Amino acid sequence: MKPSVVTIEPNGHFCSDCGVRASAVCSSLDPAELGEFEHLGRRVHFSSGETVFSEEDITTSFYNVLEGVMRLYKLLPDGRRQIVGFALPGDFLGMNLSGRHNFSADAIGAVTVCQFAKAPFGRFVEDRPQLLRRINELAIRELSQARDHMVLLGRRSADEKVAAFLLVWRERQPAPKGPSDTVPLPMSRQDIADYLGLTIETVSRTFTKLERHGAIEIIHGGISLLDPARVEALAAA
Amino acid sequence: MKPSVVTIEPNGHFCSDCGVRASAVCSSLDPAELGEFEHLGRRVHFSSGETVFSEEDITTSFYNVLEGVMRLYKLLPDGRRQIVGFALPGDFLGMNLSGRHNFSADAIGAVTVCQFAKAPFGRFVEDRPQLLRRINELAIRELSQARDHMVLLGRRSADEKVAAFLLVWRERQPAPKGPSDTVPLPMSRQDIADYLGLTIETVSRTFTKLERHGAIEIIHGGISLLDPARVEALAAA
DNA sequence: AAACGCGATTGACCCAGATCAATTTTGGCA
DNA sequence: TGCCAAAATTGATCTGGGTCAATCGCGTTT
Repeated sequence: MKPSVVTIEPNGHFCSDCGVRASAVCSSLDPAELGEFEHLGRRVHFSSGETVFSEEDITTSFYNVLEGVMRLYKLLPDGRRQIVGFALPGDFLGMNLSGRHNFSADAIGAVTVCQFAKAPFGRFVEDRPQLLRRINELAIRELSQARDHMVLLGRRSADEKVAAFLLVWRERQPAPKGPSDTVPLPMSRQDIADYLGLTIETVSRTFTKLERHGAIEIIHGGISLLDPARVEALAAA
Repeated sequence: MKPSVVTIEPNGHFCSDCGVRASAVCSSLDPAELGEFEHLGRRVHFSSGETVFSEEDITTSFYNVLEGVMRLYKLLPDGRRQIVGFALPGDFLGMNLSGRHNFSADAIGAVTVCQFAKAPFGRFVEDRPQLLRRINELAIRELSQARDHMVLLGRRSADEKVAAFLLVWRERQPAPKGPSDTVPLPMSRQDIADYLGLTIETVSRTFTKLERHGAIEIIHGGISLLDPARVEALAAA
């Protein structure tokens, strides 16, 4: 799953009609600043399974996710993997203090990112405190999510983990028309297991059990919540 | 363990000779700014077991830890607890997006904090981007620690968790004279268990096992690393 | 349409760590 | 100094989820 071919579009795109304009870091910029900002980033496409950056790589760029889903993970020397999060459109990646990425990121399905070279981006932020504040907000949101996930990893049962995962994931989906009870799951069972601190077999068995009990239906590419209240009760427990 | 008596010192202290001056948020302020800053915070003492703030409380203050250790934790409805971190001098607490604390914090032993009312502090940060940058740095450091901890919670065995905990905790101690092999543990076994996602019995048994193997010695108020290399090997695994 | 490959599911069994239950040790405090 | 309560340790037993091993389902290739 190493990157093979990467498509770069030097320009031809405008921040003003970018899909994440309202939610990403750039939401802190006014139209005038946006014009300048536009020159800093370039759209880059990754196809399914490609690695955008790896843990321990020197950080040369920051990334703004525009389209698709990415898995963010850390590996132990013996190959055990923990997925520390999934990145969705609007998420901002690459901030660190060490000068190196502290996790790896790869594309789940096709992904488009807006890539910024570290130095010019740093200079741009320098005299734009609102942008810095926006970056800080995103970091604080991530931190809160990270703490929630620690509770899940350290103190919840397999059933609770899976149920909570479905609900959190549903919540993160852009609501097309009301809160849908269909939860698309673009990632593999292995990804879900590595996110929840379980094995693939336990994830599969838990889905099957929930389906037998009538709480969910396993559909192609996702899960349908037949009885959301039941799933919520399981997750809260 | 609810707060009973809290000692407040209206002033009589100066930022310039504060113990965390060099490492905390205030390290980003020059001497002139420090004079102003001094009026914003007040020193507050908490004694062992007192709660500084609780999850879901409306955030009215930020806190800069000056002395002592705090446990930061979240509770599930049924009482299960996950400690999401320990706060040491120099740590900054209270940032959030929701307006409410997203975890609880209480003192382990005597604690001194520098407390800032939210609004005045917010105004002060407003026109001081270096302070905002410093706050952001601390948040990013926390985030990195949180991700490391997710790996520990989701993918490491009990032995690895305990060994890694000892090493990380040793690393966080202020080195008085060279890296000491004595690790002070001011928190209870229950705290350690709730931090590592284990039970108190497993933590106790693991310590005993490490001691029998000659890797550590259990001493009053902490652990002595008799064979640090052995402990490191266990933690890396 | 047969053969392939790969992710997902299912079954049988096992074990690390939880649970339940005593002690033992420690730290105030009268 | 002795007493009490809380914390820590230790032992016996149990079990949720891991491990190992087929098998299934399904989209691709030829």
